[in-house]
Amino acid sequence: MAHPAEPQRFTGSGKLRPEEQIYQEMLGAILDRRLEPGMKLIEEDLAKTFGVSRARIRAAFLQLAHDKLINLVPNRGAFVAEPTIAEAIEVFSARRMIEDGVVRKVTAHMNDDQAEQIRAHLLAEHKAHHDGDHRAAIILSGEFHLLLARLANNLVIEEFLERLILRSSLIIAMYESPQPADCSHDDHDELLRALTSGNPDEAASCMAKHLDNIRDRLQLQREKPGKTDFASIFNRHPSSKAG
Amino acid sequence: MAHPAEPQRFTGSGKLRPEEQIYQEMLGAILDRRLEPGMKLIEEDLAKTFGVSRARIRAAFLQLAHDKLINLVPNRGAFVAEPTIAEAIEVFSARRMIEDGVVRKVTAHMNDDQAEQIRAHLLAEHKAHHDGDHRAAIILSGEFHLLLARLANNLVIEEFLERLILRSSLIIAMYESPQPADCSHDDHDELLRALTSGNPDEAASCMAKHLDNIRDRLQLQREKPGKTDFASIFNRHPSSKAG
DNA sequence: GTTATGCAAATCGTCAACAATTTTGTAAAA
DNA sequence: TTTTACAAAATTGTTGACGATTTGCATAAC
Repeated sequence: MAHPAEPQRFTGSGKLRPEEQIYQEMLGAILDRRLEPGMKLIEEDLAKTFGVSRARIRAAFLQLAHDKLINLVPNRGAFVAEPTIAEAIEVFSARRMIEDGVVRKVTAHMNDDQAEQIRAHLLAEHKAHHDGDHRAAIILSGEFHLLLARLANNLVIEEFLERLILRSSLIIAMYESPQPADCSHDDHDELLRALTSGNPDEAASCMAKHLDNIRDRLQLQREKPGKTDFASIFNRHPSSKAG
Repeated sequence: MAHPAEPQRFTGSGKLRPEEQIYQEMLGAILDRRLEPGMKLIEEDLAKTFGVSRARIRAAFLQLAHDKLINLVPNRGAFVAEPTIAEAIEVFSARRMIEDGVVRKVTAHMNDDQAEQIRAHLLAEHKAHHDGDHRAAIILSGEFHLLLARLANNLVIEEFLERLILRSSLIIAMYESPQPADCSHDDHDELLRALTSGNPDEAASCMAKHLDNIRDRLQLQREKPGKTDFASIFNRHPSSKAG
């Protein structure tokens, strides 16, 4: 029950393939930081762990690489992605662009049933927060945005935003401040108000502020040392010869 | 020289893998309609054609499926995608959303060098149109939008839009009107004017109109019968027994 | 004449072994 | 002591073969 609200993942024409299982497992491990950024993913070890052949692992790698959650280096192997600061900024900038359009569309077509769906989701978010279930709160927080995309009634946008939200989760896990300060759910409450106000401009600016909040709460001042913390090593051990 | 301006494709961390070759070949064939929508893609045949093993073909399939250019059906195989009307509409709707943000950003930060890049591209477009090179015109037309995305200076958006433009190309190839009426380059001229006007709203509405133009020029009235034209069969041959 | 059943061909799914590459470790030479 | 060269180990890349599933066809039953 580590993932109380794991989204169903589909590929292509909407079939749920057995290899999705492995994709999901690895996805969860990366997002939970059981697999740390920069960590090497050895095909054979994973194959033995999951009790499948390397070919299956390889296919899962291709998916994860496509979502930018791992890096594939020819003849070197697969590594858990270490999103840079620049990447993090671009992801949130992209989300601002996309979700601006999403909330405008949703606001324009909002009806009672949709508002109720959002309210129900917010209830779940508040519960997770109240229970102190940080992991669930992060997942539900992402799914809030995904719900909005779904209400915008455009599968293309929905799928793209899903990947972007996954990527955001990795970024957040990597750069989050020591103190949670997880006030996302408050932003989401305000967002609901704006969405039901019938004013697209207000909803859009509300979403923009929300995304900026998330980004600004991150510690994007300096690069985080990954598992291979070359940067910090280079800073602390300047070459005595070259210097 | 069938593809005068084929874009470089990268995956993951930016390496150009040999299997990209195969991806590109198949991509070109699909976009040129040498591979028709609905056509079955047999792994072994393709493997022999390209002189590689099935595993390589399989990896290329995964990529193409991710871009929604083919459909992967378990235990059945791979088929060239047959985008439905609903899908086509959603793709252009998504592009309206994304490119709205793109042109606003580009307009706000436009400088002389960027304007010059656009002008140079338009020159190439006009030349292709003047030479009657329809295929080149379509490719360049797509790359115009990609150039704008690049000028927006956001890799995330750029990559997403690239996929969306590829998908649009398939849709256009599938649903285009008999008479070319390829006045895209005129729209692009106007777009340049709007982009350099310094007025983001004007640029955005110009882009919206342009995308609507493309969509409206398509024949999206009824489903095209693909290779497997179930829809038309079901409409034309109602069961004499059940009736 | 139509429907049902079973067989054969084709194709996909999976795997385990082999080859190529990279990395690591060791030792010799400057 | 540092650098270089070489060998061994680990890991990825690739292939061909085997089993499972689906499809098409022929035959038989109704």
